[in-house]
Parts: sequence; structure tokens; C-alpha cells
Amino acid sequence: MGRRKIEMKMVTDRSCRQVTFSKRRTGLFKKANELATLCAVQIAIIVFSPGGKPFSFGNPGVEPVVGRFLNRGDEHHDGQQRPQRLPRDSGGRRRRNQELKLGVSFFPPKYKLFQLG
Amino acid sequence: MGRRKIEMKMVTDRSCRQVTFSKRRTGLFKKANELATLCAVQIAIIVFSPGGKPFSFGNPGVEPVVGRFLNRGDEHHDGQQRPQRLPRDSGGRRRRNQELKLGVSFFPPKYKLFQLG
DNA sequence: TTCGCTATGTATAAGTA
DNA sequence: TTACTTATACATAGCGA
Repeated sequence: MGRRKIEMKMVTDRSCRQVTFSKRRTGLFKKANELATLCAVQIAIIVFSPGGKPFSFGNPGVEPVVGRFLNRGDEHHDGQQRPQRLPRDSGGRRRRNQELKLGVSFFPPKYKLFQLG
Repeated sequence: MGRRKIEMKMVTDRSCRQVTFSKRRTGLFKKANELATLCAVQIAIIVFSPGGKPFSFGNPGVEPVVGRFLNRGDEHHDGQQRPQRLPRDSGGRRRRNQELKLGVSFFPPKYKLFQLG
């Protein structure tokens, strides 16, 4: 999406990598904001810069969304459709391939979030 | 980015909204994957569909990134499209570097992840 | 770091199946 | 839900400050 097409490999130059990170992080958060607005959905993004600095975006906030995700087994879906249980058989292979391709997980988490204090 | 420009407000038609969600979620995860690859960074995205179904992307995984984020204490940057400047300047950076080196946090965590099962 | 520029590469709205 | 097409709108690489 620029003057030239770039390879999908790590940008070797530290400075260029940081610039690329900043630009693309901005673009990603903007897209996330659009998705939340257009579709009225909850979303959270957490990303650490090459320097280890944390950035996040959340609608309505990071922690509510993370909490809902991690605890979704116990969740009460008022007025909303419950997430369908995924079939183990048909379509499994294709879903698996899609997971590997996009890094998406359709499987339940193994962790739970607790607030301290 | 299509035949027509669309307004940045909720898509009223349920069916169209779901289609828009699916397309844009795919695009967002692809962008996230590119960011992770190009910049070699950790990233996690959690999003609930209009129907309440959870989708996630994580490099190297959702839980590790979420855990790292939640245990950073007061250094959250929630819900902002643009990163805020860190409250502390060079001294803070030095301390952060020391934190990263030692693998410890000087800030108390607000949440904790517990492994299930 | 961030800002502006702009030629190009990409994502996607609408339509159709 | 997803798949394909195509015209457009948009994101961004590379560069200079």
C-alpha cells in the first residue's frame, strides 16, 4: 500500500521497523474503531511495540472485553444470541486451516481473569 | 473502500452488518498478522461478533499477551487511537529497561490470570 | 519520535450467485 | 454464512524535514 510492494518478513532496519510499526498500529486501531462503530461490537487490541511499550485499544474498554472473553463460559447473554458450540466434525479441517492461516482461535481459553484488591 | 463511501455509524440492516463484520474482521486480523510479522511484535485481538460469538487473534497467543499487559500495572493506554506519552520520561524509561531486563514489574498488577483445569 | 507528501498497493461496498 | 467480481475509497512505503 505504498510506493512499492514490500515482503512479508521482518523489517531488518530498526528505525524503519519502528516507523512501520507506528504507522500500521495507527491504521489498525483506526480499523478497529471503524469495526466497533459500524457493527456495534466489543473489541480489544493489545500490542507491544518493538521497544516493549504497550499500546491498546478497547471498545468499551480493554478490561471489560478481555474479562468477557476469558470468562465467557459463565457469561449471561441477555437478549443476545449465545455463541454456537462449534461442530467437531464437518468443516473442521477447513476451520483448522483458516486458524493456522490467520492465527485465529475458535477454541475456549484455558485461563480466567480475576481482579485483585 | 468500496463502490461507495459509507457513513461511519452503525449499519442498521442486521444482515448487512453481519456481512460487513465478517469482511472487516478478516481484514483486521490480516493486518494484525502483517504487523506482527513485519515488526516482530506481540499482539492480541479479541472481538465479539454482532451475534455475540468470540473471535480472537494472538501472536504468540492471546493469553500470553493479555497476561503481559495486565501485569504492567499503571502503564495502560486504554481506548485511545493515539498513544499517550508515558507519564514519566527518561527516568521511567530507564526503569522500564531494568524491568524488562529483570523480568519484573515495579507496578502492582490490577488483575491476575489463573490457569484453569 | 511525529508530520506532510503522493504514487501505488490494498481493502472493501455492492452486486450476484 | 461464504465466494467471486469490479469500481472505488483508503492505507501506506519511501522520502524529506
